[in-house]
Amino acid sequence: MVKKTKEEALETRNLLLDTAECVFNQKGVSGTTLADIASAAGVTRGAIYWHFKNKADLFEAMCERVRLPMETMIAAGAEDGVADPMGELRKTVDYFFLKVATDLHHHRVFDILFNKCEFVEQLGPIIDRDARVREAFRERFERTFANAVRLGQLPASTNVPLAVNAYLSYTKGIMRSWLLEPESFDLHRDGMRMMDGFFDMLGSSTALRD
Amino acid sequence: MVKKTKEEALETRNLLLDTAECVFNQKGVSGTTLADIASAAGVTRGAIYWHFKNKADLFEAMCERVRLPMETMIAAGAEDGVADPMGELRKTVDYFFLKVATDLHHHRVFDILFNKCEFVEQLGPIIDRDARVREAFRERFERTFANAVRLGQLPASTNVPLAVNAYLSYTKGIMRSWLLEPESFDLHRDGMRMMDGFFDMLGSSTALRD
DNA sequence: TTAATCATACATTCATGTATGTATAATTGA
DNA sequence: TCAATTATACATACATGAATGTATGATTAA
Repeated sequence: MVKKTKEEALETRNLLLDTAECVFNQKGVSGTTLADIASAAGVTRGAIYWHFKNKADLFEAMCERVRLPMETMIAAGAEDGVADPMGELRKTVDYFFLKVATDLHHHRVFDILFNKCEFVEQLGPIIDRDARVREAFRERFERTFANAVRLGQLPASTNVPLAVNAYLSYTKGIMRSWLLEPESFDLHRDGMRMMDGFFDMLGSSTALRD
Repeated sequence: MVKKTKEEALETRNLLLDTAECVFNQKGVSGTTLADIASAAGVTRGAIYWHFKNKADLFEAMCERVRLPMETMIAAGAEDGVADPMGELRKTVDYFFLKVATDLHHHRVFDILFNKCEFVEQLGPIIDRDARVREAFRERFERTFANAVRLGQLPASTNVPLAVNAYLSYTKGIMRSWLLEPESFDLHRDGMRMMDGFFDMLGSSTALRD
């Protein structure tokens, strides 16, 4: 075929990433071959091997497209959230739910990460990366919850680590439920109602206090 | 090799299922070959192909060993739970958490189902089965929540379908969090504290009411 | 002229499924 | 009861297809 201009090459790269999202979603990560993606994208495996080292590299690049905006959002929230920690926690889930519900890329990639790939050592760097991100999130939220306690937004006896675990479990649980059955409820509207119930609980129930 | 007696044959079958749990857990379902399982069990693929049709059949049998006790427990709870619906809901999670936290088979299999396998059409009957089970659970819990409202255990304006989604999302979220990081909290003790917070919330917060 | 952007062709590995072999438990018949 | 037969419970060997990675070719932007 003809040689493409740099812009066209970048287009095919994005096309490959878009196509990978769809095919991974349909057949699972380990269930799809590079030939599947290539044919679905209307190219050959040569194109894939030019832009990416292998399937793992392609998968990582696909994740990166949605991970970066997420992490920058988190980093941004950490700055201006000190005055209103609980408000920041609410904003964070709100952003996540809205993003996944409205942006197809986020929808597909999170669906893949939650339900269409196997979290085993084989993924290597993905797992490590994910573990580090989880740890960073946990630390970040621990500080936020601690700030909320300090500012009187939460009861002084709140068990912060437990509350963080509950917060993470609930948000991910809602996310995963919706990804498995998007028709069963509205992620943004109903999901935030659930989270508001959670935030109410932190103030009223003694279950997560020492 | 020698021909085994019927009992010995059943032992190797169970050995294969046990080994499959471990290997699937380490390398993921699609990442493990039947040769992996065979060598880990100290037999050859011939043994596997004698007891099971193929990998999917082995996987299904492995799931069945934990699914059956679960479903009978659910069915039993449906009988004597009509007098105290909320108590039944609590008992159900309590049983789940305790079982997964203490029984290695349940721990491994749920870990596989949650994190180490791809929920795509390829699994075929597993997916269908799971969808039917989910639907049955949802109906069951919808009735239970409705009973709780009728008996005055929950506010009359409670949005039952939303509450059910919240209940399912929370329990599964807690389960999954713990399976990913078993050291981060105690599934039974802390998990039930989280759920108690949830039950408190249903009575105090207006977030899940109409 | 060179190097980028793929398509094409080829070699290799690897998992699967099946066919066959084998030794013995289980069963049958007298 | 005891050989003779049969079916069981695997191990071994083989054929097949499929996915991967690489090497090479072709065309044209730079």
